[in-house]
Amino acid sequence: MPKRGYHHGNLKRALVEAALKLIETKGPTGFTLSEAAKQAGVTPAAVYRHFEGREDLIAEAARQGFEMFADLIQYAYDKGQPSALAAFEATGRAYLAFARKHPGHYIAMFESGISVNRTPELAAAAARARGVLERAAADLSEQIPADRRPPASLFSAHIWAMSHGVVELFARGAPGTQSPFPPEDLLESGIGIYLRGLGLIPPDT
Amino acid sequence: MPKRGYHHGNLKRALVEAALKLIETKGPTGFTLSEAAKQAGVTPAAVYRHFEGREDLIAEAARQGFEMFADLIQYAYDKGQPSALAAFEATGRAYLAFARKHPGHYIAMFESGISVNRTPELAAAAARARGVLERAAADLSEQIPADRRPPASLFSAHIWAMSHGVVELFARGAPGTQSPFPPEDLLESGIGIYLRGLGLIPPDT
DNA sequence: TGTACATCAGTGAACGCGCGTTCACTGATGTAC
DNA sequence: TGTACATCAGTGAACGCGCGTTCACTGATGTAC
Repeated sequence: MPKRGYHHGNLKRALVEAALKLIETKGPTGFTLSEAAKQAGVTPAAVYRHFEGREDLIAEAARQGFEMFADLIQYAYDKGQPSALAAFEATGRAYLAFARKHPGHYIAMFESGISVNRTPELAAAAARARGVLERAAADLSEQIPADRRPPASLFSAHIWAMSHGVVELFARGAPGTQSPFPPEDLLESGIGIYLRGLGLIPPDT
Repeated sequence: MPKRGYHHGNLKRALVEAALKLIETKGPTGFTLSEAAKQAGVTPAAVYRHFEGREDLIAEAARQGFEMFADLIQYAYDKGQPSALAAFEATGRAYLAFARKHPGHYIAMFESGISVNRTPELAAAAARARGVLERAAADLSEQIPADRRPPASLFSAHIWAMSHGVVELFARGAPGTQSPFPPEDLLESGIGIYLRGLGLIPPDT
């Protein structure tokens, strides 16, 4: 990354990237505006040309995360079609893959303590992500007889909760709970059992 | 809480309590040793008579959390006996109740970023908690034919992940994801479907 | 019961640090004519 | 093409702040005789 004189060129992007790296390595606590500026080769004051402050920078990182997340989930779901079941399982794998490949984003989104309602843009991105998950759940649950079909939002909340739990507890070193199983297997088997419980997978497979 | 002169009486306890309240209200980031000391009516330096430093204080809070947690889970499990199923469901409810009633402890345990291996005492307490959960899973899974029975540690990891996910995503205001369902119902229905998937609950109930 | 002394549990001042933020500034770039 | 000027995107110095931690100290308590 060649420094090119007085003007940086694309400082905003560089700052978000630096923030993501810092959040990833030091946690949301360890992230400081000053260090992000330093890593981008710039004075802390320069940050204020592009962001309102520290929190705003984190919010932007989270926003980008939700956008990527929604895109990835959507893509995985589409690719798994026309089988709703296969599509759904691809979605689950995509969830974990995202958390793994973009830990900075994931932490900014879920662990940084910033409210999703901090900015309209962030709220919109988060809502879109939730929407994609819910639609996947709704599609799949149509295969359940209507009288025994749980609400799609309940269904997707279950899956989301399990996915997030696996990420937090077993995909990071977090509580020293080094997993006895690879997180991917853990999540896949968990979702499999759950879907069987819904009657979406034959019981004796 | 009457201040009684030069000596505090039970400063260690008071500091942990202050820390818990601060962690609960301001998050693990917002917690500072200095303010905990202030809330306990004491100079920051006094903290060092009882703890090695800031991190050590958080670790002690987490340790107490794991001890309480293990006790509560164990108690709920015992109380649900002799029906392994009822006992297991009581355990799930106890999980959520703990997170709800002791948010400071819960955060210190899972969100403060301190390693469970920081001190032997903390590691032991965490291991005990995990052990209790695993035993509950093992007991219950004995009702599954041996050839289709998943390892107890896998089983309990699934339940733990879903419970933790529900707490993080829906039981707190965290990602603005205000839940469409009460967390208790969400978790109970999720575990219900999962157990059905394992064949532990008849499919058409 | 009284006294000397050791130990314990606090104080308070001081430290160096890095933080987020502000401000007046200036160098670089773009545009109108 | 050249020049004047507005705008943009950075600097760098300064700020006040609260932090965690250390240190020599001292008041309170407990114990031995």
